[in-house]
Amino acid sequence: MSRTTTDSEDGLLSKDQIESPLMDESNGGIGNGGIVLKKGPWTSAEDAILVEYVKKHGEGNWNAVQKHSGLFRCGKSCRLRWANHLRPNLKKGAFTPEEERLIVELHAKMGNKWARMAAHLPGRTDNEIKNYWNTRIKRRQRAGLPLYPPEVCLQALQESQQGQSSGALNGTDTAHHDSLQTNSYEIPDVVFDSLKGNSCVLPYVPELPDISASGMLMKGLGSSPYCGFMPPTMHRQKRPRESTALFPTSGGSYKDGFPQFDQFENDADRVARSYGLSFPHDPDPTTKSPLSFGVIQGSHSLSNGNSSASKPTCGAVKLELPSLQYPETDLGSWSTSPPPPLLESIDNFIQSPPPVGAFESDCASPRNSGLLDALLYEAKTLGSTKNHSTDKSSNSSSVTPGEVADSSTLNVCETEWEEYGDPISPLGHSATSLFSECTPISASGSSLEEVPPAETLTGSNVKPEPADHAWTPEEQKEASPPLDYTRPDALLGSDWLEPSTGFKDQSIMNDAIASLLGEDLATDYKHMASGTSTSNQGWGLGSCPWNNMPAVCQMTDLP
DNA sequence: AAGGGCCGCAACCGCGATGTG
DNA sequence: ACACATCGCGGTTGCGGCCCT
Repeated sequence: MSRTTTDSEDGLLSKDQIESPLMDESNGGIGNGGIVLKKGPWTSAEDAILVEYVKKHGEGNWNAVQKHSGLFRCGKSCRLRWANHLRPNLKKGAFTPEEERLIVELHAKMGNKWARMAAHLPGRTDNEIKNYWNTRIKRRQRAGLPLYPPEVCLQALQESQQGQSSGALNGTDTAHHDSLQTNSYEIPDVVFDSLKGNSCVLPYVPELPDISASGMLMKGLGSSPYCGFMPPTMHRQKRPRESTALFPTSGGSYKDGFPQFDQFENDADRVARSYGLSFPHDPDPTTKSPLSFGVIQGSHSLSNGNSSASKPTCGAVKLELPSLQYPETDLGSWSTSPPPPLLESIDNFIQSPPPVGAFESDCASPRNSGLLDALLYEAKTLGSTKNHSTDKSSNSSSVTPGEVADSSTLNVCETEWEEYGDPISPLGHSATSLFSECTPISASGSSLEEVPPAETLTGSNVKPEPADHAWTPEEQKEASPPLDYTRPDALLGSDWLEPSTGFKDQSIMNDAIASLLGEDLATDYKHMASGTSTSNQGWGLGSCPWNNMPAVCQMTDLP
């Protein structure tokens, strides 16, 4: 879709272009010195000039291009054209499945850091990745699917855990500049940024200007459509097709198209256990909520996950097939059932687990977002629970203790979501929507039906992607574990919170928060938390070691 | 076959960061 | 220390093509 080729037909300049190949009076702007700088699509002639110029003078000093080459383009435009289209070693064509997977993984850790993501994808530009992601988001918005495959969440968790345990924060990994670059400050940065301005205990942060994913949420995901799993703007023509693709029913249930917990249960279990706050109280493995819990916890430490050298695996093989036209991109779907008739490779991809060590992260960004955004949001939500944990916790007491540890975090979140309702959210989006980014579809496959929070809480009229499969009570019973972890309200049954003492296992929570904060701050945090654990006072703003962290700081401040 | 609408891509825009005098 | 220039990044927009009715 090159406008250059459109304009010039691969070098065959139009008459106008021949006469004035570099100027287009109708599409220009006043540049330096009154020179009319051309805007819009580049022509082959312009490309040639730019290439020639770069060959002679090298990259940089782009403003000089216009001055010395006769190219009526601003330096900015030249740089962009060169970087995105003309520079050598650019990989053209659709993203390979491997690249797609990498992008998702990277985004889960970096958020909208396209340039950094591009660094992991040789030959790919940030613009390319950005466009890809945006279209992917839109697609998933329409489909009402979580942005991140559960495997990505799990992997992120694993990597972060590994990163922590390997002492990456101490700079033991010197192989990756990003790690070194960000280790020392990224966590606070992220936390501070995300929490900035949140000077009081609120379930939502008034502004998250620096976290790109927040913006993303605000603009796209954050809209009720996303939260509602089905935007009202969904083109009616598209619904059936995408519904079919994304919620295949050929297998009889969502289980065919979506991951089931038991499939990654092992990983989640392992990760959770290794994490130290796994499901120690859960005697019943079937009640694990690896994803929901793991996401949260793992996300908390995501930004610490600079465990190893960057080793982009982008040995991506160039595929000429458009990324959305892979007939069969069975990357090993997370379902054991035959791959659904996906129409879009990304959807295929989303169902495929990332390869172990597909890339090693430097991903923790000082502006980390993506999953981290979600976790921060959840942390904030967690922090707000203190205000009304009593009722909820008492309500939760009906649930068996074994389910507590798994779902506690979610419980709290859900509690908040129910309490506050999404309309309050300054993010303009449902907390559940955020959650849905990282939370897999229910093992029971009924989450789409059971995820009313977005719909109910936001008050939007959006409806979930039409579910082709009606669940019978028998199926529900059979498919669903005793506790439906994908449904936050189902996780309310928690005695994690005890009215009298706050978190039932506060040390666990403290560890989780410490993980989030990273080693740099973990010590301080634990210290502070331990100091408050007995008093159940939590940190006031004044005592919080870090300004503007009330949401986190006061997580321990429970009645 | 035609029209409308959506999708995907390329390019632009605005802003912050960085470098330099 | 300040101003200016340049660079880089992320978000947004416009347009052509495709798909569906």
